[in-house]
Amino acid sequence: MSSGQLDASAAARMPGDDGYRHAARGDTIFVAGEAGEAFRVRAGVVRLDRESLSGADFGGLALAGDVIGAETLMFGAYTYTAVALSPVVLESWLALAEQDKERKLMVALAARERRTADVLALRCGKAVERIKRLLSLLAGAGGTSRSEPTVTLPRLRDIADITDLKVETVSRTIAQMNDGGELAIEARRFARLFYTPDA
Amino acid sequence: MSSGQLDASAAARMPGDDGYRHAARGDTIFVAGEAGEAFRVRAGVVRLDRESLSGADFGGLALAGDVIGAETLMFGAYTYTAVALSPVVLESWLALAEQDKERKLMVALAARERRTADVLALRCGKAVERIKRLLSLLAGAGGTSRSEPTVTLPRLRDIADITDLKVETVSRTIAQMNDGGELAIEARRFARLFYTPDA
DNA sequence: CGACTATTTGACCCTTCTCAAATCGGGTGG
DNA sequence: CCACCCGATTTGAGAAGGGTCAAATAGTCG
Repeated sequence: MSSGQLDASAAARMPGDDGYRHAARGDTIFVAGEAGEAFRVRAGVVRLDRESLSGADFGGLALAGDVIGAETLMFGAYTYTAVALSPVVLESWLALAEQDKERKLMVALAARERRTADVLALRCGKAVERIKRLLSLLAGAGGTSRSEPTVTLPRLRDIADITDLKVETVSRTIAQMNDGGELAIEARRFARLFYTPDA
Repeated sequence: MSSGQLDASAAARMPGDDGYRHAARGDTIFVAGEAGEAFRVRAGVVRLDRESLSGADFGGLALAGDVIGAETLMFGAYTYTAVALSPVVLESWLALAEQDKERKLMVALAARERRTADVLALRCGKAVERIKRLLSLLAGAGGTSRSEPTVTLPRLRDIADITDLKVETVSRTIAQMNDGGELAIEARRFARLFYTPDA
């Protein structure tokens, strides 16, 4: 519906020079109902949404290493809609007749269980805690290096959907954290984190 | 730690006369860290917990048809602790050298993605909505028949953990629903639901 | 530049959390 | 069979944290 979706269809589907598919923050990677292949996330963060009566509601996150769109192998169509929350790099997963298929499926299954718990934890506790946990998660997966406490901030709207808070609350909370020195916003879309992952 | 765990070790490990393993409400099915096999839930509801520094926190639900403990195939040990929230019936899953392994793995993967979204929805919105959604989910999976709006109520503590509410709030909310005629509690542990699944 | 969308901020209300205590239920040891 | 213990459930009163509604600002894309 937004212009982002159209850009996405172009950007997300076109393999880059390196052979991987790239998607920018906000791009739609694939839409529920359409056919396509499964991907493995090499970098970035992807938001998965389940289409429901009243629009789409948040149904999970995929970080580096996770597999998305595996349902198409079963149903021939995506069950979820995937949107990039930060610059994303994707590679094909399980192209037909691949080696080690069973092992890959098991790895994907185990990863998804872990991720479920991660995402559930993002809806636990008070606003500050939820947002801290989310940013830590994003930093751990989306950062340039594992020790770099920097995050590409998703839109407040996305943060709100993921944590089940309201946009206004997210805005206020992040401002508070910024004032309190727990985090520093740079260039309006990047944040440097100054707290420990589990605090 | 409670007596339930010991009973569980006995009850959950011992295949019944029908060849399936049974676990009663409250029984621990398996514990994180120990070795064992994977199961498919035939009936009932299982709570999965991830062990963390401060005890265990809720990490997912498994309903009829779902697979639990698939991690042992990868890591040789359970990553989660599984507890029965209602009477549960389990069957072995993927015993070595089984047919159709790939397909089963795919089915399990797809099921888990769906379940992730289900569980996330249980932490959305106000107390009444969360509890309604949870009971509907349990009724759909744990009921004797799909049209039977009856649920075995988990302990308030479990409901609270799953929905991220406090026990007191759960107690008050259920009482309210009972008074309001949205639900009728029978025999202290069963509830008959009078609302539509998505309301 | 102009239309739109995203982000901030303020004021005020409502829901849920907290703390405290009383009850209820189940199971146990006499 | 009964008194007692301990965890589970209820209830109350008051405080906090978020949600709401309204509006002003700041970005973005044509």
